[in-house]
Amino acid sequence: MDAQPESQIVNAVLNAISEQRLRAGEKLGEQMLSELFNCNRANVRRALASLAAKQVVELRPNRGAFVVAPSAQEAREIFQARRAIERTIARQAVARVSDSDIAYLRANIAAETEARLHRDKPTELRLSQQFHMYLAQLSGNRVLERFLAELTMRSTLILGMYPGEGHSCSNCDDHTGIVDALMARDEELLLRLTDQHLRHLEAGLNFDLPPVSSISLRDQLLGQSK
Amino acid sequence: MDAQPESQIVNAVLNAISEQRLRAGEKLGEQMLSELFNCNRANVRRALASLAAKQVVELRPNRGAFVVAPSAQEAREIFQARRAIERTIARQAVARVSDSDIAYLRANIAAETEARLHRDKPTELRLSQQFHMYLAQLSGNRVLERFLAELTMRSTLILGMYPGEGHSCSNCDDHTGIVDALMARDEELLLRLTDQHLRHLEAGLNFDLPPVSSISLRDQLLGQSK
DNA sequence: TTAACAAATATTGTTAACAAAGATTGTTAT
DNA sequence: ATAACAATCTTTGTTAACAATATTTGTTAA
Repeated sequence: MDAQPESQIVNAVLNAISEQRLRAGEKLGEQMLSELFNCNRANVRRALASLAAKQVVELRPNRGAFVVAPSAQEAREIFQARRAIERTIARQAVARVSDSDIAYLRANIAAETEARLHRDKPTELRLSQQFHMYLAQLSGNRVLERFLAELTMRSTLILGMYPGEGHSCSNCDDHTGIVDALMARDEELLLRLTDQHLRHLEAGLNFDLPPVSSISLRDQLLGQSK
Repeated sequence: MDAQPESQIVNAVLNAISEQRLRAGEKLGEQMLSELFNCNRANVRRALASLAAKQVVELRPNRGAFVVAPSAQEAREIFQARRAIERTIARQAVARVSDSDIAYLRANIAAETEARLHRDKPTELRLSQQFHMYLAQLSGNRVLERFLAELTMRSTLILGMYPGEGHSCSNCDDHTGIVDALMARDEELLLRLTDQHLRHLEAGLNFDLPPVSSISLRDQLLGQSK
């Protein structure tokens, strides 16, 4: 295992965000992290700086580190960037995809469907992100892969901040269509479906009303406020 | 002015790379930087971490910080990413460009032409980068703008590592064509020219032979080895 | 009871000293 | 003269103490 405290912290935070255990706006105190990972503050600060560079946390001077809370405008920019990047990723992927890749992707979709049936939102979110990142790996372009990693991470935060109705239902269907197009090597269709899928996600967001109160504490103290 | 030592160092390094005063592979020692900017090493290390996050320097454990030296493969990935991103930027820009923007861009091209006549390579490189970054700002998408800043910075390093014949001659012509298309609001033409321009740049690279020796020292000791 | 102020507490930022690792230089033996 | 080894020096990494800044808590007066 990687015992380096810095990457340990970074990975833990990224995983927590992927599964929405960490929400937008939450504070990441230095002492808390240094105690949690048994390391000194220097390591914690490096980790937080690294996360800040990935645009996942925001460093406010003399205040500390907070999970970023993208505005509606930023959210639109992020999805526009995703369309630009995933378009090129798709074009590369369709030229490189193998049968085993198709099998992996179908298994991923099945697992996500399963998770949705079990109301296991964290797993569902993680698998959906993995679907996109697998295609990014498949593209063979590490630069685009890194960019997309940043964007999917923030997309998850956005989904948590502006939750619309169940876009998750259409998610697996979209993914299925994408894999079908990949298998058929139909580039034109693939690009159209990829673009559409991202627009679906964005359209499902609800930017009205919820100005992000301290939801987590409320829930923890008062139980599920369904 | 921004007296924060950290951003001061970051900007100084980025500017130096933009004008090829700093070349790929060069070492950035902590003591040297802390003396140069009159600050303690903690600030230097934050700055280096920040530059590493921008993929502009590489942090080798127990060795220090070095300006990155992209491989041929990475260079191709970087230009592919640029095509993906600048395509979307161009589409946004054509919808938002104003007359004063056109004027600015034409002035930029004139200045770059002037710099080339004066054999002022640093200025030429900086202006060419500014041209692309101005369009990025024009797009109104800060995410894409940040991504492109990273890519143009590394592109400059790549141009210094794999210098082909004078692609610079075609550079201003390409830019002129792009501005003309912008002014005419001809999106289709604009996208074609933008893509072509980036392919020109990439095609002008020479990946053979020069395995990057310590050129700077040679030149300094033996004079210009023309 | 609420609002404003003050004290106490906790958190972040800075600094310097020390430890560890790497690079360089000098020496010696073949 | 060259190669291997050893000592020295330089550079990076870690740690802890201290200073500066926010936040919280408590008190008092309206």
